[in-house]
Amino acid sequence: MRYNPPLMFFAEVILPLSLLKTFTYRITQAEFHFLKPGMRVAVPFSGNKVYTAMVYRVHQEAPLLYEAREIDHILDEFPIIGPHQLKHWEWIANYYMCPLGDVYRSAVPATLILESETILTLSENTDAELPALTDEEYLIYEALQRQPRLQMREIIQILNKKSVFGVIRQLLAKKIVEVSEQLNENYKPKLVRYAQLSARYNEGAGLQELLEQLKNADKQKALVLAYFQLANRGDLVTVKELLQQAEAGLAAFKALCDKAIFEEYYLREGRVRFTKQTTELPVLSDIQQAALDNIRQQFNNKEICLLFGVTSSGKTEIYIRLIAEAIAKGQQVLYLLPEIALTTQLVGRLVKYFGDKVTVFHSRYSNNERTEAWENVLQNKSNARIIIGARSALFLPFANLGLIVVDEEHEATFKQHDPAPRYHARDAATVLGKLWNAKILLGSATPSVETFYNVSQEKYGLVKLTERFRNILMPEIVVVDLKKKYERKQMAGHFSDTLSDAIRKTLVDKGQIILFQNRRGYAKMVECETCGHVPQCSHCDVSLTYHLTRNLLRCHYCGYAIAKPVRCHACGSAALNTKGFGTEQVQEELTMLFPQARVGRMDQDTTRGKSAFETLLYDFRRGDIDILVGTQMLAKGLDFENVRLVGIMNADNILFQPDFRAFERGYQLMAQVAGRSGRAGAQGTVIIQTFQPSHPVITQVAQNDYDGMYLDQIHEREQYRYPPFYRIIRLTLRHREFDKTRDSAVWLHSMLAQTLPMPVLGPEEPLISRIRNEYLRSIMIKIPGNLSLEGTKKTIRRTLDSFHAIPQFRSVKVTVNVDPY
DNA sequence: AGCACGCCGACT
DNA sequence: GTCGGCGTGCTC
Repeated sequence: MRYNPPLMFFAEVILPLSLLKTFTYRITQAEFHFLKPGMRVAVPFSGNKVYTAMVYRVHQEAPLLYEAREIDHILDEFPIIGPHQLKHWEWIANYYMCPLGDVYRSAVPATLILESETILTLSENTDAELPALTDEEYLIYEALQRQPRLQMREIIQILNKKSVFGVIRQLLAKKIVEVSEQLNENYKPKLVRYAQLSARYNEGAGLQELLEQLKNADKQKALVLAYFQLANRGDLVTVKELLQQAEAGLAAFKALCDKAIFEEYYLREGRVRFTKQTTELPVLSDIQQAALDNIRQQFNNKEICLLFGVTSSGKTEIYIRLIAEAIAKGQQVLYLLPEIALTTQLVGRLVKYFGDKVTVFHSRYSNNERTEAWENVLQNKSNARIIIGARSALFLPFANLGLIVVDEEHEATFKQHDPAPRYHARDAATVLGKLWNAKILLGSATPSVETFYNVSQEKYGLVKLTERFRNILMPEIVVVDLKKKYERKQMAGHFSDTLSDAIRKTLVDKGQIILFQNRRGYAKMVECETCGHVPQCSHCDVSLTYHLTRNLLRCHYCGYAIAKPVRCHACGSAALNTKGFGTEQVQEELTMLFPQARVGRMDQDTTRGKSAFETLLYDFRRGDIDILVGTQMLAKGLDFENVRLVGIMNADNILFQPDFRAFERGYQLMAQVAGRSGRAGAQGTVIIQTFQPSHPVITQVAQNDYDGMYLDQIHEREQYRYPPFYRIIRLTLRHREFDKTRDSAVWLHSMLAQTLPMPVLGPEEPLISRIRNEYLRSIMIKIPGNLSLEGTKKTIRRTLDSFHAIPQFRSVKVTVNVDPY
């Protein structure tokens, strides 16, 4: 007789923790048949703590090395993410080198990942004589007399110290208290009360009889009449609107319920609700129509298409038509935007056409709102056919995704940098789209070099819109040579006479003005005040940054450093300036130069509040602000009717950032800002102030020469080994001790450099070399296109394992950032 | 992420 | 002598 092992059933789950492994739990046979990947289960993990785990797969292979614990209970009746999502999670975890648990945690709204809380209760048998208690023990005992349950944080509060565990252990030993774990359901769907007229009064005789019956009760009669008015819309009637319509109080309604004339009932309600579609789809111009047809054609043999349309070329109308087509097929559409700031305007336009089919999803929404959006998408409800959102919307549990639009695809904010998963939403979206066999449309007036490269390799289709919509002229671009202006003393503060004259004239004509001043971060460069020269790294084609502490100019990429020059290398002048200037100074100078002008400022400082951003934009659009001064926030697809003049205060500090993409970004930024000028009516003007009027990027912006910029950049990328020819992985090491950080970085770098047949740069001290008392070092790996990414990652992972096996390096934290740009 | 185990300083 | 600090290791 062969030995038949007993039938055993297991669920392999993902925990919402940064753990590299999945974990396996015992389940019953019934659970085995019920559970599907994508369902949540509550599982005990490490002691009594209970976590909400995600089922990864169910199987019957008993683990050999440990005894699996049993799951606590099942939380879902149906999967809350489908097989495509799970695959997508796997791709993200694998490609961006992070644990699945991190993906799980950032993908699923927090309210759906319940965590258990330790609860303290009095023991059953406390009637027995109370043993001697210390003061602290007595405090807790006393508190439990007043309330039946205490949470851990309440105990911490009562005792006013953070380690309360010892006290609790004593109380447990004395059998005074018991501890248990409790899962807290945080998500409370809002219930809306509806009114329903009893069926027998619905019409004719019944209604007559009813009105007769209520002839002495005006309010109640009014309620019945109001009900008919509202019900006529063909929509359900909420109690709230019924009372409003009838101008009656709740008492009158209650009275009618008591008489069984009305019934009340509750429905779960989405908090964000748009009204029905109101407007016919936009009529396209011939050029737009041709572009639309062209996109459809591209989609016949390519999944991804770039819509490359200059600013104001009417890309949105084309999106709307494609969205309408997908919706008509019963598909869902994901519309990704780089930033929430953009949504208000866009949501308005989409709601105009698609009404209540639109759901907005972004991180500023409350957890409850996000959870509702999640459920609506999961159930493919009609109010969640079009999802507009920033990068996290990518993780919604689509049921039938047919189209993804990535608007402003070149925007850097699509990349998530800080908590893992460090994914790029545009790239992750293309993967998601392929899983669904959906079409992906990337839109931009200034495509990223990577995307345009993919077009040139014929991986992506390309459709161009080269003319502005409704014959709006491209703005006139004026380049002002700051060097000459300073020499001729034609400057007032940071304003050249050209710019201030233009501002004065625009103010007289009642036009609005946008002034752009880039003050990005802390990177300081040395700039020659005479010629505007900024020292560059000889290896990396980026500007060197100035380090005050050691008086060095360093390359933030490869670590190359030189002593701070005394004289400008280009012209010999000793007037070297390390200070940048920001939006605040621009605003100050404006009030001096144009005391009568109303000036608004938009940057991180002035838009910190929740609605500050929108208020500012609203004021500007309404004409309450004449001049808006701002940072790159201003470049992001905002449309203003009356902007006649755009001034770029200093193009050089846009172009000379310590970043291999500085020129690309500079072009994009300036072209986008320029695009804010000149809408309906007159041609707009853009004034670019620069020390380097003949810099190729300035010329390219002035001539609207994207192709020129692209060709220059793609050539440099190839030469200096940057994407798309090389992929970059950046490792960042963190530790509280300077020496340990430095030594471990040296060790890791040399290990990687020995094993990997490719450039491994560093270890380099980042710009901010110490964050929250931790020293930082970074290592950059450049993977050539012809070498296996998969294999390289495996080697990196293995090297990191051996790194952490070294006792003195164990406490050094390493983060991995794939495509850190 | 917690939480226990384990080894060195300032106190009853 | 001890309480308690946080370094280190593990959780199915």
